[in-house]
Amino acid sequence: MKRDIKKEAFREFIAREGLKSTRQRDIILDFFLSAKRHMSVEELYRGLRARHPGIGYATVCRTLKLFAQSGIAHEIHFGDGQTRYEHLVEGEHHDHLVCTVCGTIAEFENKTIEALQKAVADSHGFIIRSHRMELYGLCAKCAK
Amino acid sequence: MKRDIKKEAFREFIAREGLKSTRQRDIILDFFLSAKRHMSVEELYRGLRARHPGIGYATVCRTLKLFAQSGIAHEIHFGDGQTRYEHLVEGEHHDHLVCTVCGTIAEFENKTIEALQKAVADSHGFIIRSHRMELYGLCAKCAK
DNA sequence: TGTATATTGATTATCATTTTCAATTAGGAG
DNA sequence: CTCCTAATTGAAAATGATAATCAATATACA
Repeated sequence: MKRDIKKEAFREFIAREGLKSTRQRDIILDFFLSAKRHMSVEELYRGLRARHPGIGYATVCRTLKLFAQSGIAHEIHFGDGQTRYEHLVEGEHHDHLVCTVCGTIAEFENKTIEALQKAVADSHGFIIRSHRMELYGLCAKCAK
Repeated sequence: MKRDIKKEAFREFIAREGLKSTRQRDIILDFFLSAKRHMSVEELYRGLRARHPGIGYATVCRTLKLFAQSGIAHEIHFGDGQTRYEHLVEGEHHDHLVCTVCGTIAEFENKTIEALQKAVADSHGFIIRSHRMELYGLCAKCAK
């Protein structure tokens, strides 16, 4: 199960970096992996507080940063001043369709576009390390 | 000349919205249009202060927002916590190659990718209003 | 079990903007 | 040209999200 693979990956990261496994990190990781894909720090914090009132905002921020460092999650910024985190599925990359009306975020992947990005980069002598692509507009529901 | 077209467009916007034309707005617009394409608020402010010490940071921020509203400029966020503005060339869209080492930003445009984006959106029943695409990595210089 | 070190939560700081507000300025009416 | 009202300005304070600080606490290895 993917969830366990990520837990394992994070455990390895913790060990590799000489960090410690803590109750809070376990709780946050569990909640993060069971929640919807794109969560802002604020949403995560609120959700966690419901069951675990003792957890501090700073700890949530720090732990999410660790998830990103460990490779099991990814930071995303949609330009609204909120940092969001999404859990990554092993080496897979996807892009986003962001509805500007209801805020819904859909994902997509397109190998042809990625090949073209590579071609564009090559023509500039540029080496791609990562990319982001977001299409903003109206989702099917809001377009009606 | 493009610069004058934008000045004219901003003048019209000012009139249409019942706003006023001021010395500061003229100075900021001139500097903005003559500066390089992607400027952070901070860079703009510093550059302006060199010649016009009286201009306040708040005024620069406010005026740049007006440029964006009027359509002659566009806000961009690269996820580093700095808002950047670029002047738009009439309806033209372009994407960015961002060097994560030296910070250089190159532009590109690719009609094929845009057509594919449209196709992806269509398949989701999504209507695109705008998009952003950024490729992060090493520019030709830094890759050596 | 002891102990050095990482982690935590609360609080404070930071950083880039935004807002506030009194003083100033623009620009239409007269 | 002069008044007058509303928009604008600059300085300072406020905001909002995240990051750093620090004393208290928890973890993991010897």
